[in-house]
Amino acid sequence: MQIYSKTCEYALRALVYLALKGKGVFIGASEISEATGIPGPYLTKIFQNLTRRGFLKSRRGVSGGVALCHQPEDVSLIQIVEAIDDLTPFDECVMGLDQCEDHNGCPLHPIWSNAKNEIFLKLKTTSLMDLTKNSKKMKYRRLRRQRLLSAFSDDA
Amino acid sequence: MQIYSKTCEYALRALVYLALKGKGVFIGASEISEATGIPGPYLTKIFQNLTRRGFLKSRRGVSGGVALCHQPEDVSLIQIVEAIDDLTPFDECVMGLDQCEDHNGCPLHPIWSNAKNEIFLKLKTTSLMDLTKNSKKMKYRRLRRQRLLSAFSDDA
DNA sequence: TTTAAATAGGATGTATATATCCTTTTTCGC
DNA sequence: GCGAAAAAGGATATATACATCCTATTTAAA
Repeated sequence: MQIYSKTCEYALRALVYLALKGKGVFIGASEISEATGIPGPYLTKIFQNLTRRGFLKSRRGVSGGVALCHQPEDVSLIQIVEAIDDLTPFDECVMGLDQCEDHNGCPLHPIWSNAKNEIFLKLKTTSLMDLTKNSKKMKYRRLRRQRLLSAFSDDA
Repeated sequence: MQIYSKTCEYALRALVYLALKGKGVFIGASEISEATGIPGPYLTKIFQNLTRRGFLKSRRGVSGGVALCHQPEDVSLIQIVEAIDDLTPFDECVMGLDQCEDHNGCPLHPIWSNAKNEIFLKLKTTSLMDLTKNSKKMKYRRLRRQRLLSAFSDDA
């Protein structure tokens, strides 16, 4: 039971971190990896993707990094989810029915259809800025049994 | 965006087919595979699992097959989903927050929490019998470019 | 008792998502 | 210009879900 992929969750976490810094502020991937608990090499891949898709701009070299292209309030979550995940199977019947319409769907159709619509609307109306609201002092889950590093720790 | 795994969807489709036949009626895996479009070898694995977990009884040999152990109205969907999928990450925050409670969750927490509760309740209160209601003349999605067989067709 | 049909169970193959590594290119500071 | 820092990009590794294959065992019927 999930809304979006783990990769997409990572993207959101990283973008929220950048949103807290503000549009156009360049931050290194290693800092973001440390702060958010996202595996560094994987994060750089996600950044490449987000850069190609116009969410981020990147700068190489010393004091390089990535920065938001837009104001956090101008980026909706649905834009990010659509860019990372494939939402085409979004409308497939959970029972695997070839046809499952509103008027004659499977027993799970109405409730799942409703839930999806609500979530979809929420993703459309929630911006990166909104996501930063409750995220001032976040602690993220870590992979495996790693230590829970506090953001900005320098003990790499 | 999904409720349960593809394996679980297969299990439900197969169990609905058996529910239409009634409790205790043995049906061969090949017939069920034909009728539901579930890959045969994979279906037998799912049946082994469902048998071990007490949903089905199996009979080997000529005119063998699997049969429901219980009346279709006595089996809830949540029982099946819990048996097939791992629902432990069910409560993990979609933003990856270590703590994400009702009183102080991430912005997506309320809506996702709600949706999950509704779906969970529906799965609890819907039985195999209920699932058969709209499933008399089902056509299921097929893998790859197979023919779209109508359910219960005898043109194996 | 033999044979065919069917599930059980183990092993293996494939696809995709997740994660890492290495080399190249760019950029800054000296 | 040189060296270090950092992202880009390609290749590879790992985990899991999905799917198939082969052999053994069981069963019913001829």
